[in-house]
Amino acid sequence: MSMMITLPDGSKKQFDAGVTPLEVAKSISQGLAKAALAAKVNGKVVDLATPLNGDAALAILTFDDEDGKHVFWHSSAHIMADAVQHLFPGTKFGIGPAIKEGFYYDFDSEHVFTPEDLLAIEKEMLRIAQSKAEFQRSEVCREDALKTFGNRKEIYKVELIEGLADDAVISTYQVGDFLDLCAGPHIPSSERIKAVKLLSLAGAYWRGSEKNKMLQRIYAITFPKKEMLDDYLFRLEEAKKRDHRKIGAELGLFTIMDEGPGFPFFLPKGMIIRNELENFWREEHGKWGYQEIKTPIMLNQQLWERSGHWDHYKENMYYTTIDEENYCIKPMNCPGGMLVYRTQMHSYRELPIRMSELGLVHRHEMSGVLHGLMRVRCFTQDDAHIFMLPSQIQDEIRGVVQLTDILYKPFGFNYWLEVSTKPEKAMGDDAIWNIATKALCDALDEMGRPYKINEGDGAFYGPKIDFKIEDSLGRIWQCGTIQLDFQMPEKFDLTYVGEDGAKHRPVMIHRALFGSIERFIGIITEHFAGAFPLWISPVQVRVMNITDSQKAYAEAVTEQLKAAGIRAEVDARNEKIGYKIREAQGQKINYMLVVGDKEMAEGTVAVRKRGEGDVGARKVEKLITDLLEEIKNKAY
RNA sequence: GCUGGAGUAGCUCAGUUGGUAGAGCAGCUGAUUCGUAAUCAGCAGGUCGGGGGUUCGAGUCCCCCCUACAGCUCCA
Repeated sequence: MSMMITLPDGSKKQFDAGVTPLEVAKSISQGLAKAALAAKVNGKVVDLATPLNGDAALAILTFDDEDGKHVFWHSSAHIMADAVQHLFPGTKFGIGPAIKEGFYYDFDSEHVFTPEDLLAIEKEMLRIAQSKAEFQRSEVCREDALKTFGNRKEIYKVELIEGLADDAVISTYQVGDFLDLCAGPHIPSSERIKAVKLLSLAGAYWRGSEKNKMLQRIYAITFPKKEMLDDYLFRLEEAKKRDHRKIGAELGLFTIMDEGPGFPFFLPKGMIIRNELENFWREEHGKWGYQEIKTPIMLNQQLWERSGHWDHYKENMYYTTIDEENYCIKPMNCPGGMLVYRTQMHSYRELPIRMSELGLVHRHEMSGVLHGLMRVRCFTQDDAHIFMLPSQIQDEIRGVVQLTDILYKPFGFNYWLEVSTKPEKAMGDDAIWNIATKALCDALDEMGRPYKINEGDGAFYGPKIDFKIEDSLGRIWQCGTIQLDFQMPEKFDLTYVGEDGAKHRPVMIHRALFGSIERFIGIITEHFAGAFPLWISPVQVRVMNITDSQKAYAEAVTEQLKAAGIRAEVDARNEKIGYKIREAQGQKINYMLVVGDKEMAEGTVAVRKRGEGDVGARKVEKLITDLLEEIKNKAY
């Protein structure tokens, strides 16, 4: 029996039935066979040792493919478990999956792992890797699986088996002395693992639930080449340098102190970025027909009971009592916005009404989740509530998505959209949720925008579209959000007078585009590694003289720049020019202007541009024109 | 909130078996007047995160808090 295999390059070739992907790879190239980690047969990832029966399209996975890496790291997790089993007998095993970069395994052990243990485990893993341990797959029936893992007191594995569907194929993999419940696939042999690094130790709840026992999770990464590990560690160090918490301190943007955990202080330079962002935001919102309002930071408890926040969000709210009446500090801006809408009667002719607010909200976040500016306890949402006719939903959502694109454009980062559906703890019935969710998806479909669905991740009052951005350490943050809200207009009995003279219920969108000004500043700080585009940069220009004799000229040039509205400062200290340059470079100042006798005589400045170095001398007037142009363009 | 390591000068860190708190950078003062990533010298700077305890004596050992960090869980 023979069959036709479509090879990775698209060509077809005949093979005998039962040939394995590894053998196919060898027939194409020994090099490929050597690098092969797993295979993809008709789109499904399998072991290299899987016999092929019948025609198939075959792809050989190496460490260059995402799927290949995934298999490699998943196999490495088994090796780590084997090592832990050797060093700490009696350890029970949770799960050990591959993640985006590396893998982890969750252990339940009497012994609390120490950093020294990690080194020992690392060593043992390398030993196992070098021993060329092979991965052996077996398929077993449910009873045998339960017996095998039950005898070993592997309570977590037993729980996993019990949770498998009735018709599931149950397979195990043996590598070294370690047997694991696992669907696979795996690399053929541990010898492909040449470099191992255990990265961190952390607690993690079994199955991610707070109610379950906390296991010890070890994060690690492995590579098929030693140099790849060095490269990875170098990249990790580089990423740490971009951390907005570090840059924020170095550049004097913001600070968070013990006196107010989670409540950031904005320093003068951070305030410049903030104000520039807000100016830009106001300008664009003005063009898109928004009217700005400001609602109080604290309103009485009754209001929050009415809005539903009291029932759904109480544990995250701060309260106080004034004149024996209970008040809540707002965790969201919507109820205030509803009250504003109700101050007047509205006609269908007025709709849509777009009401924006840079609203300061406070949320009692759990202490362990705080993270620089990305996750704080008080932040400013660039909020807006849009009240409209049901027939205007699509247009308004489209408008908001377009406005978001405009607001994100001057930063040039990658972002993607996700639609979140009804959560467990929600107000309103399924029917209304379905209509609302469909409206969001329809608007995006119509615009041809791709998006991912997050089941059950919506707000308690409605489904949403989120804009997600990744930070320097690969964490993903939600920035913009567009939430359709059919609940709030109901709760607050909002109405408009229709064409027919009767009262009708408006539909509402609740949206924030930067999301939180604080988080957005954190995101762009990391995105630019502190080297902000000119228009938003706290210090755009620093003028430095070479010797004291040009001090007056340097100061005069600085004043001239400032008068033109450019954020310029002078470094007229009695220091060497190299020293001044070094400092300005560290502060990521966009333009360094050096003035010596030559420039003073000519009425010019020697221009050194951040990232480009010396770009020659320029007349001060010409420079001002150029800078103003660059600021206006918001180039990055 | 939970788990794990951690907190010493503004910053980065050293501090032996418990015995008078140290360095570099930044800061201040002076000298130097210099052409594109660190000029030299001097001075000052700390209730060792906070509170208890053990001890003749605690940065160091024990207990309780607080905070930042990594992760889990939760979220803009």
